[in-house]
Amino acid sequence: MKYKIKSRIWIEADGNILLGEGRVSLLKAIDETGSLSKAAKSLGMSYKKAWSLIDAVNSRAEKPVITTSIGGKSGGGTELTSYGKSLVIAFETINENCWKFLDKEISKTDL
Amino acid sequence: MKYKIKSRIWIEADGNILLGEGRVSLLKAIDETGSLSKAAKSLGMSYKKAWSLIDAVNSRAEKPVITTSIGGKSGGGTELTSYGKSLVIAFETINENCWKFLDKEISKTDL
DNA sequence: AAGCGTTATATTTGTAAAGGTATAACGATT
DNA sequence: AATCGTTATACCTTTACAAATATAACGCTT
Repeated sequence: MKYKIKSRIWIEADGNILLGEGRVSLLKAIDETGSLSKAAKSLGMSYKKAWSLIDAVNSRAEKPVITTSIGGKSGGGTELTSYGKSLVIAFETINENCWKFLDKEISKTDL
Repeated sequence: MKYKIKSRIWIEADGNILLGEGRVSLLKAIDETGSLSKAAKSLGMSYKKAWSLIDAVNSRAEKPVITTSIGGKSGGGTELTSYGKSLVIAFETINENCWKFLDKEISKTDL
């Protein structure tokens, strides 16, 4: 088999993208670092881009995905809500299942 | 369920994209019209873009996907080979199966 | 040999997306 | 009240991609 099959999935809410691979990895980085700026840095992404991605996610999700605080001892921070965590887990498991499914599908063909 | 799950699949050969949705619909239009320029026009796509897409497909596929002729009574033309047809069919059936699979997957969650 | 519609390709132009920079606000700590 | 690291947002620049334009070659047909 010379050919490989690839895929990208995403979740939409009212026609707008809610979650894709990039946003999920950003949410995961937020969960690990407790900060949007640190998360962005860890992914080599500008803070601005990270912020606009998170803004889109938060404005379209049914429930808050993150909580933010400004000021304070550490300057502030961003944390993933438990709802956000469940979104991340659902996305990643479906994504992995999709890959397996597609590999099976293409192995059925005679390409 | 407020959320919808979407996907795009594509087939790669040695890390390069061989076939995606856009290329498949172009191949189908070629099969219907017998001409690359007519196919491009029917899809509202510039000839140049259509040609470069087809060029990429043809240079990466294991076997020729189209045959072209220049000059002649109708000016020339482009036709889909039977191998090209089998590629199109394989892609479309896998794509539809993928959509169904994903709908099932997301309905399992409690998002 | 002139004309036609097509394939094939280079060059330029225009536009939308991404990126960089700057700045304000915030609140605990010192 | 000055400092610090963070969130939040505006503005400008750059860059990558799409689109438009131009041109050549080809081979039936007339």
